[in-house]
Amino acid sequence: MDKIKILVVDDEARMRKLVKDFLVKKDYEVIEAENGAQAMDYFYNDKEIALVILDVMMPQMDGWQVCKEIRASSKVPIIMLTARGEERDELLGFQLGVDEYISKPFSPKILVARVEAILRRTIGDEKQEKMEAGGIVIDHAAHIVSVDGEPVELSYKEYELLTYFMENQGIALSREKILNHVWNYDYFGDARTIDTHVKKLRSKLKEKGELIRTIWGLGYKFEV
Amino acid sequence: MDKIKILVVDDEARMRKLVKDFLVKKDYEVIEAENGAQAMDYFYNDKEIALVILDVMMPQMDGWQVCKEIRASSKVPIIMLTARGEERDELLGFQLGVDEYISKPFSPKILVARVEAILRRTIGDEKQEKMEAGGIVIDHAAHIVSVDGEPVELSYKEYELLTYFMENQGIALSREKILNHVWNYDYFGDARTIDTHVKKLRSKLKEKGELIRTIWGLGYKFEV
DNA sequence: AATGCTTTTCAATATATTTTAACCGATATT
DNA sequence: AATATCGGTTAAAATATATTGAAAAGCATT
Repeated sequence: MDKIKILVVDDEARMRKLVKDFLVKKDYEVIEAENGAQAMDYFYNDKEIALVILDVMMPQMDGWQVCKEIRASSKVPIIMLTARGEERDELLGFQLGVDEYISKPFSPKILVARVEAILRRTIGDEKQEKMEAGGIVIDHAAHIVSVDGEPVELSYKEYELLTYFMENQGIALSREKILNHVWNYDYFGDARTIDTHVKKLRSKLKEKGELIRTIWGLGYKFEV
Repeated sequence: MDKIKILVVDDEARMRKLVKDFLVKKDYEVIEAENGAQAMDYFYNDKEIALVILDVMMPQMDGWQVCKEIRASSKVPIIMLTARGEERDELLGFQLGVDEYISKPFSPKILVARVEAILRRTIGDEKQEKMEAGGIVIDHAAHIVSVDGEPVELSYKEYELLTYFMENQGIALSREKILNHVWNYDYFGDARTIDTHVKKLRSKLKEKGELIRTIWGLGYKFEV
């Protein structure tokens, strides 16, 4: 099993090193970024980041902004490093979906305890490398889908949609839920869009398309 | 819908009132306890407490101990009120499964923001995934109803109606009440509509349809 | 700018569900 | 026992929802 990756974003190299040292000792893999842009860069290129530790006070793009950008596309847990817990900041943070705060100066024990607490909460959400159900195989590493051994070409959205279905086997999914997960949270387009994608997906999956069931008045469900 | 219940445990009446006032303003129901024993008492007698706010510093049984006792039987979220964030305390707290800290003095905004953040995280876990009564099982996640193990196909309204019946076992439900809950509150259609749905539901449930009893001059009642 | 691809929107059609209305039988009241 | 009220049943009408195909919009590549 690979090490769990944690992204640390802080403009001060000293602080990054401090955090990194504690975490590395606990056998995490730490990726450093010294500003928001770099952080977003790492974040987009490495989908496997399990946790982000973010300094609030940074030049140019501050922690809130980075947080906001990350939240636009991901629910990865975020810990904020603050100099002094100001009321305004905390409130804003909770609205942005910050999971935890640590105020500087902090002790190594607190840092590690909080990181582990959060990871304990979110672990299990981790993606499997391969998924299989009813003859449909998704290989996330290779980004390939096959039905009964035959490879199937799917578009980006179709792939994401199928993944979401298979992650939630046997669970009834409303259109709203699907929109929120497969599309961005701020997407407010037509829910009928889903129908179209389901239709295409079904036709590409051939007979196996029937595994995507319609739940009248609610949405869809994937079931073997 | 009932209000969400929050248990506030603090030996100082002034502090309890302060917290209560803010929360009541936000439409929560607040239950006060002035010591650990009383808290546990309330806790055992009222299974519907959604969140506990706990002062660390209390005579006799301190917050940590109360926390420990609660954790022995429940995973209800706990917020700790601390005088000054000491390292030792925080670490201990995370091990005990404390969800959040608020250090005194705190602002109302922070209190409310954290309460709402936590409830947002944990709510939804609360609603029952499965319901059972007299051999009828409703699996809300899968949106499946089965009678004695045999799956039964229900339409949207039939499903809702059955859910409402099973949520209110043994309680006589007037047609008006059913209309208000299963249909929209502003729906003013024919009450015969219900009869029709009940009829279909009964026939689909086969012998178990008898569990939906007619109460002449009043409405219906679901009873095992 | 043109191309080819994916995604989204739209509108017509098909399908399923819900409601209504009419009738009949059951129950309570007088 | 007569009568008025209420509940059950049924089928047809009305409504809501899903599917489909095609067209439009968006996007990246050339």
